[in-house]
Amino acid sequence: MTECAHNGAVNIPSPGRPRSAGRPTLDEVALRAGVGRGTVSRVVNGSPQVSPEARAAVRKAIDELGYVPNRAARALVTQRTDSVALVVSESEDRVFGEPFFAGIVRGISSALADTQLQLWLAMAQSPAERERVEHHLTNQHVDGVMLLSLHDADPLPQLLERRGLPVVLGGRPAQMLADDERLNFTAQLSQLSYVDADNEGGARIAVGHLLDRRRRRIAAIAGPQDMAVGVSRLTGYREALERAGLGVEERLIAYGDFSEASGERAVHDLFAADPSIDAVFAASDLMAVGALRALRTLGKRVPDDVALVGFDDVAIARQTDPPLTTVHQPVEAMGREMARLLVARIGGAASSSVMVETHLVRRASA
Amino acid sequence: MTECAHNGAVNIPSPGRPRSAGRPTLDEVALRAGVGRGTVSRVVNGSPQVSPEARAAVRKAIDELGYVPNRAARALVTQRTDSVALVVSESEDRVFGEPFFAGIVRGISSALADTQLQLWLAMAQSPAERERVEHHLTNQHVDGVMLLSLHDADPLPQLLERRGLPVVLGGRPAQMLADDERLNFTAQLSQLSYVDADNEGGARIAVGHLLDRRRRRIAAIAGPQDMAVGVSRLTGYREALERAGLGVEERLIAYGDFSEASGERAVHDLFAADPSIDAVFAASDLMAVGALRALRTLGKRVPDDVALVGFDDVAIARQTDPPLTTVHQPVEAMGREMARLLVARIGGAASSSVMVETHLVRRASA
DNA sequence: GGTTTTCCCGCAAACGATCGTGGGGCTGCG
DNA sequence: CGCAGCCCCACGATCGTTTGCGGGAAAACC
Repeated sequence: MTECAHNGAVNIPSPGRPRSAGRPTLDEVALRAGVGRGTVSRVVNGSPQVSPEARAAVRKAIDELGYVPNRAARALVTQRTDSVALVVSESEDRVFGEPFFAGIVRGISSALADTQLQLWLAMAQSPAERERVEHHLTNQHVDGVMLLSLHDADPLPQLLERRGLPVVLGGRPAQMLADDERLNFTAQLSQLSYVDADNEGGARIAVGHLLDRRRRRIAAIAGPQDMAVGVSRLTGYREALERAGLGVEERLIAYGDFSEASGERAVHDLFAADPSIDAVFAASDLMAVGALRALRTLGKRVPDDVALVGFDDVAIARQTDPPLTTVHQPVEAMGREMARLLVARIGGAASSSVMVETHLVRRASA
Repeated sequence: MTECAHNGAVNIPSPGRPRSAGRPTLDEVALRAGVGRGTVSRVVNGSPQVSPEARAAVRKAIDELGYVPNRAARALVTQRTDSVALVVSESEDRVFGEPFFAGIVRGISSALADTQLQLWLAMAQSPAERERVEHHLTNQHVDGVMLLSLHDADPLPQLLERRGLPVVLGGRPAQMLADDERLNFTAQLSQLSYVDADNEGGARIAVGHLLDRRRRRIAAIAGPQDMAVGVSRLTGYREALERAGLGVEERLIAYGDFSEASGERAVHDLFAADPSIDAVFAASDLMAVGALRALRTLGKRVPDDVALVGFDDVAIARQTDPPLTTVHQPVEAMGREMARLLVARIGGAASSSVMVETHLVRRASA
């Protein structure tokens, strides 16, 4: 009842007797094996500095007691968790719906396969989710983070880096494309690691292909302009036209959100504004599929009346009617590169970035 | 250069001066705010037992220093991590390809929205991945686990429960359907929480519907028999036929893996074995879609020559030609229930299970 | 056989939080 | 003016590891 009795009973475990309650700890194992805590730790971590007999005794004690090391305690001293996070700023539907994410994850997994690192995937779209993820990330819950699908001037990467967490971006941050007025800011940005496909080049090639096919009224279905990938594919479209000496007409540009439905809508809008269109460049295959459907509704033959080029080279692009000419980006390789960069940064390497090439896949739609 | 100098510089911080290296700790904040560690902790955790002035001073010190609490240290003493895991024993392609998983995740997220709990998703198919996940799970990396898509007699759930980790299963463990000879084992199993749809009932309804339509040569495309969901849907098919006084012909049963391709193959096999088939029950919509394609190839009209019923009511079922009659299972609700059960168990509640209802969605294919 | 080297291994100090206990200062009442 | 009561807050033990240091025993060398 008194504090002393209480303290005596609970706070000071009698040294000779292992506590049976709860999961076993290092020194219960040590006690049973007749060695010190340090030795058990060394056995668990595979240090060579321990005699065969001691090792055997410890191993025996470990599985008699069913001992499992406590990650929190270990992380506290080693400052590592042996796990990394992939955070996607999109809704579940989009993450699971678009094949892009599957490819990235596959690439990351394969690169992480021969590592101790465990990959944890989180989706964070709503502000509440984002804040929660941020809280879990800012402290030592993972050793590094890969960020996918950033919108606008998302402050998350800089925030995390400032906290000392290695960050690798999938797709370059939108701000890096914007005006360089805030030098200070962009200087900070250039410290960030990212992996990106050559979206601008890919779009140039796609539109160039349409130009080669003698198309002159080339419309674009652009992606969201708050993401770098949306902006640079549109830039590539503009550049290709300008290099060919053609002007860019704003009414030949419609904006979608990479979804099939938005591609369908865009085509209707485009043709309502200008029926003379003879080619369409869609900034994603999903939008191209929607466009295809809309074109059929409008009675346009593809590619005879209207040629169509997509972007991404997702699996369904092969199965549309007609099969879709599109720009291939090596998604899985991008995932692998992201993981590779992150592992390097966790290992102390300086931040660096990777740009992967894109190329045209010629099928029947153009 | 020498080890001593090194130790002296790094290991023994001079007590009066806050270390500027690394991230700030609780007592650096305390020092700067002129209060004790405990007070800072109370402010961070929102305890009311602290005066407004002290609170203000602490807050000021916190954001001047950019203090962020260390999760590992906190977890070590609280025994909580405020995060839960969803582990799926499937390949990335399947997880991202099948709409089922998206629905489950959506349900879980929505149930977790008003919680502190952060959801982390992991995929573990290969033995190496499984072992790694197991290691990360077995101690204090998460407060609870949801397991999806278990195959065979997977020992993982029992293992985790034995380690004291709350586990909730999506779909009931395959063994619970098997013979009850190993009572000991099944007794242990019944301790597990799970959420499952009434797959048997759903299959009975589906086949019953075909019988109502005067079909008598009803074939089945079954799912993998190492998963409970595969077994029970087949059981439902058998029961429906038996209740109608019809025998079950084994050659009218083909086995797939829930994928579109396997459904296509199955139909070819079935019709090769018995051309008199006038209806097909597919244990998943994806397989039904494959079946649809195969039937078209064979020149069979649906539903006139062959009626078809699927299972799952995925989104594409609405858009096939003809639209697919199928059995609806409330996937999102299942996810919500899983999360709800897990939260309850983490809160100390006893293990319990939930069965959700299925119902037929009549469209044009039957 | 003595001395040096080589191994092992126990000891104890961190790591950075939480939380119970007790003390000090202020208020209020007699 | 004195004492009881109540807030606040400082203190320190504790969670379960890792890891450097040093000691002691065995082995190797002359």
